Amino acid sequence: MKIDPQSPLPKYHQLKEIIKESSKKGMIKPNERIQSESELMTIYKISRHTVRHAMGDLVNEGWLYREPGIGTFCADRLSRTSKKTFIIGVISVVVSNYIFPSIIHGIDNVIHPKGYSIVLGNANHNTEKEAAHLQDMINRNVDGLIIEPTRSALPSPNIKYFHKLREKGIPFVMIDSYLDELNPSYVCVDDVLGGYLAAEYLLELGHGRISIIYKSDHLPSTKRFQGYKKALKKYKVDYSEELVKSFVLPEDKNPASPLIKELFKIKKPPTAIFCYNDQIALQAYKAITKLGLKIPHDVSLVGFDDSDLAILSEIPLTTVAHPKGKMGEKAGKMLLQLIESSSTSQVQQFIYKPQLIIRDSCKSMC
Amino acid sequence: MKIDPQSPLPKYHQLKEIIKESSKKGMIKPNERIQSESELMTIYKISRHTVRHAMGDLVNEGWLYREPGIGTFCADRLSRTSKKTFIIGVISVVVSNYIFPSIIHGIDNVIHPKGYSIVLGNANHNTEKEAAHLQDMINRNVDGLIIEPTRSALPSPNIKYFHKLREKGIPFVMIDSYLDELNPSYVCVDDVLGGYLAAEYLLELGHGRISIIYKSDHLPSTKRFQGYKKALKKYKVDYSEELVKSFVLPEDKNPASPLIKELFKIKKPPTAIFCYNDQIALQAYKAITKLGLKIPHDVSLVGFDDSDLAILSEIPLTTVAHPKGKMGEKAGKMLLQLIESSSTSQVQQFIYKPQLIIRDSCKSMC
DNA sequence: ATAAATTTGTGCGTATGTATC
DNA sequence: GGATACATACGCACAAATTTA
Repeated sequence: MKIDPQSPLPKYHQLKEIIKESSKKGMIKPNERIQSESELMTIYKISRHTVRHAMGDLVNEGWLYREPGIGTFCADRLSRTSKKTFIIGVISVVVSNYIFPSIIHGIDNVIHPKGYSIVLGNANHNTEKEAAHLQDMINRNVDGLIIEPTRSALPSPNIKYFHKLREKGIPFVMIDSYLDELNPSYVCVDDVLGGYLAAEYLLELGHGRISIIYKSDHLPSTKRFQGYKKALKKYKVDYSEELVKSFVLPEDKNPASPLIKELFKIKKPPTAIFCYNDQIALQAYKAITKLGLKIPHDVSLVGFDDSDLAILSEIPLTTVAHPKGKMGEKAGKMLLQLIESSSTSQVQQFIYKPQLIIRDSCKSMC
Repeated sequence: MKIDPQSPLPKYHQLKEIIKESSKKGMIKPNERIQSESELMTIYKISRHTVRHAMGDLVNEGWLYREPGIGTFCADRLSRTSKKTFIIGVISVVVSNYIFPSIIHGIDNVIHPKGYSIVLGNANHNTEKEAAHLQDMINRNVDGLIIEPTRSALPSPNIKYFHKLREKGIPFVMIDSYLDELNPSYVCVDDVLGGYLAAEYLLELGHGRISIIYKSDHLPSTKRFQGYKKALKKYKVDYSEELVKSFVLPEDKNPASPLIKELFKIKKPPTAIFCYNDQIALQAYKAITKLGLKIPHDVSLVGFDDSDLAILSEIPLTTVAHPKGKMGEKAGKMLLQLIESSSTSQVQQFIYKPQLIIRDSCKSMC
């Protein structure tokens, strides 16, 4: 292993990783002396200052200890593991959202038996609040973090906090959505496929004018939109801008209602609508019935997530299954593995294949 | 204060002490910017490197944090000034319940600005799990606890944990429900009144056979039942056992469906049904429509809580308002007061007066 | 026992990069 | 773009602790 001066990672950081790796892999054992500062200087062709920076950090993080006049030694594992707080941070966009409580439930199911507890952070659609919670989690020395990133379809202003987490060796798992540039561990649904399945189903039923309502700052939502476009292309149905509606408002402000009104003002209104989640689908449902139209007779409707809402509505909603609790459990398990392996570099990614759940909100046009 | 080059203590060590002292004495406050590195260089006539050495140590020890391009700041909490953990435990019956997420949201709104975070515990309708979480919260040294007690209508096997909390001086607030024998601080709804209002409304509409579905191990639910009986008595309507249905299953198992079937098998079925919450009301709604009956034409329906479900359902549900988020905020404020006053004996109790919200799920019989 | 060599600790000077305002 | 503040990195010197010749 060598140090690359061209790497975006600072040299001292690279050296830290090299030492940590050789400690993890047992190449250097507890209380064994490692190379002296001057040896490391010549081996890696870096200055004494840089060597000391790296080693100083590792001493603070409990990987090494120094003895003046003698050398630097590998610390035993205990000094590291005993620093655990047994707290796992969970930051979500809206804790009171209809889906996230189930995810939290799933996470708790997995981590509580292992002695961990959840510290909750609620970003509330606000990247600044998200930043505050991230800093807070770092200050609290959480053992790991599960986060549903806020406004994931836009460039995140909070990237630096994730770098901080990595520097500190705090593993994190993104859930439901992820920031690609970080190449993080994550658990997600194949949203493109989900959107495709929903649109394909409507196309197979003979619908030619299929509308979509999605949230433009939400990555899964935009992926569902991609899937929708993919299906239209496959079935050679024209893509029409006027049938595509998006919003950025939080769901609890009922963004669907005005969009539905717009959709039914156009000359050839849609015969089917795909909503990126069930909450919006039910808002659409209400707005559509207010216009005097009936579901599925006049308009077919497909949601996403298979939430409780989908079953509780008057006409059970055709929707796409979301693993919810299972996804929480998976993220919890993944994080526990990352914590226990204490390897910062490891990346795990898991993508659920969604399934269409056919109920009664769609009609065949044939 | 100055740095003495003759001192046996290293300069960086002296600077650390100076900064720590001014932090302890409150001369620099949390999140306040301290002098820049170059300022400290000139003030104390030491090199940049020495300043960075001192400040780097203090960052590692949790006294300071740095923001590139902005400055170095005094860290809050995480230390020395007190033994506070700035963690508030929240234990609920079901975190994924439709109401509790809003309550958590409300709690978070109040406590997060004060630097506290929520550690979540999910009892999942299980008193043993509740016990495990209570012990866990005690072990974690939470600064306070907010709890929705599980199976609150039954004698609690977990009383001893609340005594432990009191012994340890950890204040707690019960929410939505409470264990009377403890004479605890709590925030609740006047459930008897709520049940009374719901039943009174149906009675005023001319209904003579009013059924109730409630959860028998849940204190608020049984109080709503009491209010129902009170109203019947007041209006001199006979109380009929066959119209009263209760269950203990968690709501997500759809306990309402079989009960509705039973209700409509009896000779004179009810013309109105009061369900102790909206979730059950919507399950009832579905079961009723499955029987070929229409709401409100054939059966009137009243729920409780005014959840999102009440508005999203096909026929907007008449229900009783529950403060939800506001209640969470109130409980948070109350707990913060108890923490700050650090008086164990103080008891605060707050009872919201519920209001009936009339929508379209009830019909007048007159 | 002493001196020399090694190793870590403290400290200064300088330069360049990057983030923020 | 310029000023400011922190981040990384190189070089040098000397001190203190320890080991070894």
